Amino acid sequence: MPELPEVETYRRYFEATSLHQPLDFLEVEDHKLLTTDYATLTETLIGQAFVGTERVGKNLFAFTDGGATLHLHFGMTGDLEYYHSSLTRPRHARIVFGFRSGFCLGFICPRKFERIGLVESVASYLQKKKIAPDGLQISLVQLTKNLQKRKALIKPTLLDQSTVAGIGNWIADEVLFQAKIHPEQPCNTLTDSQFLVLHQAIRHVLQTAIEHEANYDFFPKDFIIHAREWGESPYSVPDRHLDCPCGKVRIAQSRVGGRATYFCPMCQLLP
DNA sequence: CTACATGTTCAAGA
DNA sequence: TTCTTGAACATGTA
Repeated sequence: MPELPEVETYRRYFEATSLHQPLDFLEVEDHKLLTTDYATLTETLIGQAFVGTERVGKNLFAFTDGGATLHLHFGMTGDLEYYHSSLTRPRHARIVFGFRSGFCLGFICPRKFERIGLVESVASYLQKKKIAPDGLQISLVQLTKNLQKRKALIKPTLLDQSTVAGIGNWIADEVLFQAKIHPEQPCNTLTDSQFLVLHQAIRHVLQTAIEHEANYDFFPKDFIIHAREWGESPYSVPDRHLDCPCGKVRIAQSRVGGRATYFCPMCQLLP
């Protein structure tokens, strides 16, 4: 799940559950999930409380009252689950933050692609990883600048976190569908009006997804995400995943940049 | 058993 | 340097 809207939903969940409680213990099932060694992590965090969060793209940062900054990345399937220690630990909660209150925050890592570790600061992390401005923050000018200099195809470039942060595979398809741009159009052939529409589509898709707490089933029915075979859509009919909302043609499936890609061959034309 | 998956990173070759 | 492709990571699900 974790693209920008999911991570924003996790961030709000983290803020609502896990602030201002001193950390009592930290359990880590697999040290490969850590980007800071376990000893340093526990020495730093035990006894401290989280006091705030920040999100940039798919990256979540949590700040402690001791001045530490914890970075969390959810990989492909990460999640958070807050629960009382008297209950059984959630499935795949491979890292557990135990608070003195008796409650725990589980970092759910089904596939072990998730990562947690201390960073010096948000700014230094972003710089080191070359993370571009967040999809909800980036200006039209900055987005245009980052895209115009590239000759690669638009879809893989949108997935590149140094172009704009937070866009993953389904959002890239949704944004391009809303903007009526073919996923294989080269970036440097986009017109100014396409950049404008693209910028608006990014905001629209991200804001809509966040409003629905990234619950795909309730996205507007003109979203192409319903073509993906995920979950049940309330708008679905038996062959929902094949029809474009334009009603004229079936959604095409292909591979672009090595990733599964859904688009409408009528609405999204190459120039 | 096989194929595929929402992400990132690295290697190799064009 | 830039871009593309493919593999790797580890596991769950269809």
